[in-house]
Amino acid sequence: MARPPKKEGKNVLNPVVLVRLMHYYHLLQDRAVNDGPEIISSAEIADTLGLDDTLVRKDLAAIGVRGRPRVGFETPAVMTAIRDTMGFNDTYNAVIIGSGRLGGAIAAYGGFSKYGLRVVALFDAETSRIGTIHSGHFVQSIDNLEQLVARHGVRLAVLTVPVEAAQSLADRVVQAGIRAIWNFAPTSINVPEGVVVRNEHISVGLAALAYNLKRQTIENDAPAE
Amino acid sequence: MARPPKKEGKNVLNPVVLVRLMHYYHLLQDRAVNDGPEIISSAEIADTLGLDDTLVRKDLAAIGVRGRPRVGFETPAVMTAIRDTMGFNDTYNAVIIGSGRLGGAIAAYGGFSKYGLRVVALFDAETSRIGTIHSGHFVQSIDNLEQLVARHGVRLAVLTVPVEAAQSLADRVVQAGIRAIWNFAPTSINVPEGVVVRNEHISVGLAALAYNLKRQTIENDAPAE
DNA sequence: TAGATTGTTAATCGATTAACAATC
DNA sequence: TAGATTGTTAATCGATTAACAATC
Repeated sequence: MARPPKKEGKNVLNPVVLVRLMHYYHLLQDRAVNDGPEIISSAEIADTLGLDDTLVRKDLAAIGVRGRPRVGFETPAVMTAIRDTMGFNDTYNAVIIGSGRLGGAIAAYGGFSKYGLRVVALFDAETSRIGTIHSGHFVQSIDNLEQLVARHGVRLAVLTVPVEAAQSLADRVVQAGIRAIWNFAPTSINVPEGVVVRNEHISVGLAALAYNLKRQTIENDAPAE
Repeated sequence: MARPPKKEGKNVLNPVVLVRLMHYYHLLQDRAVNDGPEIISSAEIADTLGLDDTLVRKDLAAIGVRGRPRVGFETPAVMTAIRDTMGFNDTYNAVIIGSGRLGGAIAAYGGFSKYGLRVVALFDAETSRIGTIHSGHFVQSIDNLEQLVARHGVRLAVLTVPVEAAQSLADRVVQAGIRAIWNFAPTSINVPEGVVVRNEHISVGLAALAYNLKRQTIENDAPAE
């Protein structure tokens, strides 16, 4: 019987793998910037990042990159595969909702385009902020949201609004047709099936730090070995 | 022979467990705010968060909380245990380095004190920013860093500076005696052994979103089932 | 008591690592 | 060729889940 065609790198990658791929990507980017060699071995990547070399090869195999035995991996090929996998070559339009300090900081970040994201508008409900300019974007009234989302085919909304407003605005952007939300309000928002949401709880990072600070203290208090 | 004393909750918790504990904590906080009952079963926590109830009991056992068979867990006891485990009851002094939009947004966030963090100063190298006020903090010259760190026993530095400055400032704060760094510059910084560092790469969240946006597109293109 | 829920041991699952043949 | 590195199968490890006795 005919064997099913082997689609390499087509299965869903789990988030942990995605994070590692980003680390590989940044490492290779650094090398490229510093005119490093265009060949790298899995062992070199692994050593730099404190991983096992087999794991690196597995990850790269999962996104369809083949190395050359006795040689290694071609860094441009690896970077291209990561970009393709992640979708950095596709451009998605995004809007930022909330033009406070955080929204402004995010609007000012110039790095989004490298990852395929284009910020097309900045919204606020606060009349006093409407018409001001942040990093080249006029702050618009939230009333224009639906129209602009439809016109530009906006796929992603970045929420940088107060906690109280986060859920209702999330509902509104979903209603407007947006299918991905990047939530920076310190609350978890609920969305219907099929909508991607990423909650950037600042408390998660904080918790990890507080826990480790506490452990540092305990270790210092413990009798010296 | 005497059995060794069982120290519950004294072993190191892995980051995944810490994140789950924060979810439990926020869930219980919501209940408390809404005058919910003071007893909760592991099954109720698990169902709300989409987890297995055994996992919840294991996590709580790991931080030394005991439930009552046939009844459940007392929410105040659980919250206290999480707070104790995380170190939210200990207060650590922190400084923010970089008074741009992001530094300002973080300085303005009022939620840190709930987690035991107290921002005692905001620094900048840019002369034009020194002397301005952000959320009650004078922006000070970075020249004052060492003195202030020593005087206030500062444990944590939040880095909200440009990529180019991040590593050298990290070195400087470590030299000044700080043992934890929360880095918001989009680069990984290296620190000596014993120093806690948490890199908040915006690209990690972005990558996850970009990947999922791409998959949404692929699924829509796929033949309907 | 009966029965709901915990606490804990055993089983499962998935991810990581080890071993090693294939390869250029 | 010899040998370095990949690709892949098998083993290990750790985390999660299932099963169930203990408990109030």
